[in-house]
Amino acid sequence: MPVTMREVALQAGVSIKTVSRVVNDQGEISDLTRERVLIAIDNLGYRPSKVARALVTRRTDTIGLIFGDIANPYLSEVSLGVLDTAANEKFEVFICNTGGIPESEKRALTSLLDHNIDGAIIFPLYANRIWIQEIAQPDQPIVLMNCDIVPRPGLGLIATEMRKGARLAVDYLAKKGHRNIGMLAGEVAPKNVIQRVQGYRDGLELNGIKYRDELVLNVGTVIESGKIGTQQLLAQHPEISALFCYNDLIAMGAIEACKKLGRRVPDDCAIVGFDNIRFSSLVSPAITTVHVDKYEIGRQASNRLVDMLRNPGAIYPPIIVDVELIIRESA
Amino acid sequence: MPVTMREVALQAGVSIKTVSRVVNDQGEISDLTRERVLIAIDNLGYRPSKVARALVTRRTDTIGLIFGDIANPYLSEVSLGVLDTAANEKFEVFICNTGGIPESEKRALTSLLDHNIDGAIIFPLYANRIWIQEIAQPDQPIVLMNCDIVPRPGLGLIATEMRKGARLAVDYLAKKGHRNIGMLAGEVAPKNVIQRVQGYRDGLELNGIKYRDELVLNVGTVIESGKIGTQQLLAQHPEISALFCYNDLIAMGAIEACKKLGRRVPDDCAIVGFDNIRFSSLVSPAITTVHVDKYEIGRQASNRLVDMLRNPGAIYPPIIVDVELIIRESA
DNA sequence: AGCGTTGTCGTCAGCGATGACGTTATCGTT
DNA sequence: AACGATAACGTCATCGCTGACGACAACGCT
Repeated sequence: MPVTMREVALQAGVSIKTVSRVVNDQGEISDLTRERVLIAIDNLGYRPSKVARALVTRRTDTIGLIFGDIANPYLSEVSLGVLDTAANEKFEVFICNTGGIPESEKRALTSLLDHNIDGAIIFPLYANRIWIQEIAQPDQPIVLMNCDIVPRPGLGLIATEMRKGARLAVDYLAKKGHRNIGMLAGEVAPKNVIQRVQGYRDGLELNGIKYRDELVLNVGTVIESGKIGTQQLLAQHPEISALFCYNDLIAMGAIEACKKLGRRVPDDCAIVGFDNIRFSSLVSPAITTVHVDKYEIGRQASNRLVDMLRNPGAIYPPIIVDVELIIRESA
Repeated sequence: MPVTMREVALQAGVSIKTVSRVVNDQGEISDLTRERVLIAIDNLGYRPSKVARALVTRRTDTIGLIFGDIANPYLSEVSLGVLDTAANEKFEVFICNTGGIPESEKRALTSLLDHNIDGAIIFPLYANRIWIQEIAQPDQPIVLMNCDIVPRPGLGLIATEMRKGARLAVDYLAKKGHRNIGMLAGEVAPKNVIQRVQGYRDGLELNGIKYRDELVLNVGTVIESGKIGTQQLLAQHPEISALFCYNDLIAMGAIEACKKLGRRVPDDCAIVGFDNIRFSSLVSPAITTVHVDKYEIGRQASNRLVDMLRNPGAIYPPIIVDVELIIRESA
């Protein structure tokens, strides 16, 4: 049903190949012929099929972006960085949301790749090198964010100083006199969670506080998880006077829970978040948190991917983005 | 470089067509042959090329979702509804972000369609029937959200009672005694803005208040726009005692601005938002707003698109989603 | 024995485009 | 006048896969 090159060629009275040349601006074409073809294209409303083209060129000028939760403002901001940069470089971006399901993370990459996208940026929850290599061809570069996989050709890395950030936060709480510091830690498996827990331990150790496993609770990563997690943790360990949260959403949930429990924040329970999403300065109390330059992470990831696309085979060192503690009202 | 059917066929000692039959589970195949093919597929790590398949079948089991701002929680929640429902129906979803650029809205749909996606859901800012028909073939169904285009085969509609919502909000403010009610109204052109302005006028009229054009300010749709818009509007019209905002993000900006200007909310300036995003109950003061069931909108849109896909040529009536005023602290 | 049926495959063309290479006319050069 | 270079096209095979159709053996039935 769609208009094909054949029809354009017919109407313009030239060969299909000539139409292709005009469309792709390649080879030598006389002005007259070009004009005729252009008119035919316009008349018929012809649009080249990217699918057919992709079949032979193996390029689509489209990249994929895969992450776990579109409703997470942290990821939105990262995405903004990716999108702006990609648009500048004339790449289309297709976004896939995995909903945090490991299975789905794999499916998303597969699907994108099977659609012949040129490369992908993944904010992995469960991705590991093994299955990425299984799915992606060496000439399909992948950039991983917040992940400690060793770089190799076709694999790019953008990491955040998450461990340091967690240490800064916990150290701050400890210096304020808190000795019983709980942590609401997101899921169990993902590397970014593990790193933040590591930083939490670093912070405790730095202040001579013994790490207690039972003060770390793995909940989800959304507001509700923070709410439920806080209720649970404070019920089991009322001695907790401060909470370090995996992210600001959890911190918001924690604040809600404290309000409900009659615990004043920060006096009865100090709360520190992570990411510094836009909303964390607006809630009450404003959240003390670890700032991450999310847009920059996206920008770097996108740039790196484009570099890899233009420069196949090259191997790039990881990019590491720094963090900073922002003190507000909640701790 | 990727493994093709040919290689699988070679290794299994059968024809390409037979491999195709196994992969697609069609036709009669003996168990023995199927087994051999399956083993070859597994050995070689073969994955069918969706591109090649799409070229001939014109189906990819993938739909597109197009909207303006991935960082807008309203859209995230709608997306969640779309994604869950589509996943249930075994459709992959590719999301495109237009950044609110009219040009880009067109490009996104074109790109998706040229990749042979089966259909698309658009949260249009500038889309109109003309160019949608120009771009989409009749057999590529499109569902439009919050848009007043007349339904026709291939075009589905999900609308929200936006005008009513705005009326409810403004009526509430007027009944509280406010006579100088300003509006921060997002962009100029989009239909959803126009409808909310209409509702704003309805609300005024209902209470015998004259509409004044200069009290309506077109700003952007993000927090910063609300901040700037409020400063500007209150500077020019200090008599304003209440602000109706196009969405909750703007309302948040308005609250920030009021704090900065030393205006107490709601005493010195009442503020009502729209959408009831999750964060609006968390900020301080909690935002009085018009509740919209965002997830449901996404769910309905996705369902409708799937229906249209399975039922080509049918014509569906628009779905209209109701709204509700939620009273909190800001007004 | 002859014939239709059914189960299992294979052949061939074509989806819409592009890359590699071939062809033709024209022109300048020695 | 003969020849190579160049501009401006055209031909053909191919990308990986599927639909339409055909082939052939085994089987049952009259």
